Amino acid sequence: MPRPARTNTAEEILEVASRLVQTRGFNGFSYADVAVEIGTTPAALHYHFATKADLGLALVQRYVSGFRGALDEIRTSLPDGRTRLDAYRDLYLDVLARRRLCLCGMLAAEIATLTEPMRAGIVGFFDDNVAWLEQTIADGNADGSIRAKRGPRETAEAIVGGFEGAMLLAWSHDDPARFRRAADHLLALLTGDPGGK
Amino acid sequence: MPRPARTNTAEEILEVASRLVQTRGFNGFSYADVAVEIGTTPAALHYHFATKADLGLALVQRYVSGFRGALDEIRTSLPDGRTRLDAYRDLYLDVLARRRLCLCGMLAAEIATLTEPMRAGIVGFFDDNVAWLEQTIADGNADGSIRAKRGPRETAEAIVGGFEGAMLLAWSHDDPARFRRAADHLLALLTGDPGGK
DNA sequence: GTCTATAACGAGATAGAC
DNA sequence: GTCTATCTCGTTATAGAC
Repeated sequence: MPRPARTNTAEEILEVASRLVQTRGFNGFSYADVAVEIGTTPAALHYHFATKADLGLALVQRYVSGFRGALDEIRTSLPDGRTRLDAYRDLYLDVLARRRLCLCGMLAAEIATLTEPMRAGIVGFFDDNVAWLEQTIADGNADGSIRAKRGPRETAEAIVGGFEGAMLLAWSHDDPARFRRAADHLLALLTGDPGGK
Repeated sequence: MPRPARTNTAEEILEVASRLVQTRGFNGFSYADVAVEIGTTPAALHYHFATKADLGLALVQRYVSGFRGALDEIRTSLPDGRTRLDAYRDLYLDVLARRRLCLCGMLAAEIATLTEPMRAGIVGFFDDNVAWLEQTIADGNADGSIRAKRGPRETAEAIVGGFEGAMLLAWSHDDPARFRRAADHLLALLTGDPGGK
């Protein structure tokens, strides 16, 4: 048995490739990098994902789908808007704790070099996040856990942008606590939390 | 005269390479891309910048130095803290108007693939921005144009992160107005501007 | 001092074996 | 259906001509 049985090679490839994209960028890794980690050859990978763009699209879809699941879970399990926003912040914090950047944040920077299907997936990720936050903020305004200073849509856009940027800064400084501080600061001000000062 | 006289080839290279990095990332362009634009060969570029890492470091230093000059100009020409923050926002808006991303924001995402001198320059850029903002916010608190909800340092970090993220989102959506909205929203809340609601 | 010719390597991809 | 052997091209870099 020269190699452990591989029941789901495609998923193995996706997991390794996702980490590489989230740390090095789509143009910062090669099939060879993935191959060496899972113990195969670059050429073998082409059976599972014919082109690098195909692999990239699968990565985006997998990430979007995973994030969507986490958002649904937050909505069904947590009672009020403000608590849900903290859980949303924790999703980002978890990514940083694994020493990665948001897959779609990384790809957003490189978007000019990507195929149209990948672009659509990345833009869709942010739109989906904004829509979820918009609803969550509206819910929070209604249940009294939030007093947003501006409209739900504008507040939602500020949160996604603010979180992605805080993540990028924390990532480049290798300091997840920096994200936590900035995210809590933003959430407090955007949602009218009096705890600030 | 097969080719126009070239008085400053190095600067020509830097200008083209900077645009390529700011739109495609450091791992998304090659010497060949630069060479074709300025009408020379990839190999010729190696005389001016021996390695790609050398070119990258020169790009960071040039960008940091240019931004530093703009910050100094804002401080000497504008009277109060709040007005200076608007001018700071306009620096980002100018980059987006030229259909580019912040050079250091782009490189921050790719930082794991870069040399140590480049990394230091990128981290230094953000630290320099935070320090300038910190002073500007302190000035604004003193001159009455700002009522920051939290400490100058924390506010400064939130602005840099918030602006970089808003820029990334506006960039990937190809919509500079989106940055303008988010940036003004953040500035208003962070600096205690009552104009919001 | 500046660029040309060319090397050495790594990238993504293909054809066909099993 | 899955992987091996191989290919072609693009990439960074060097050596040496001018």
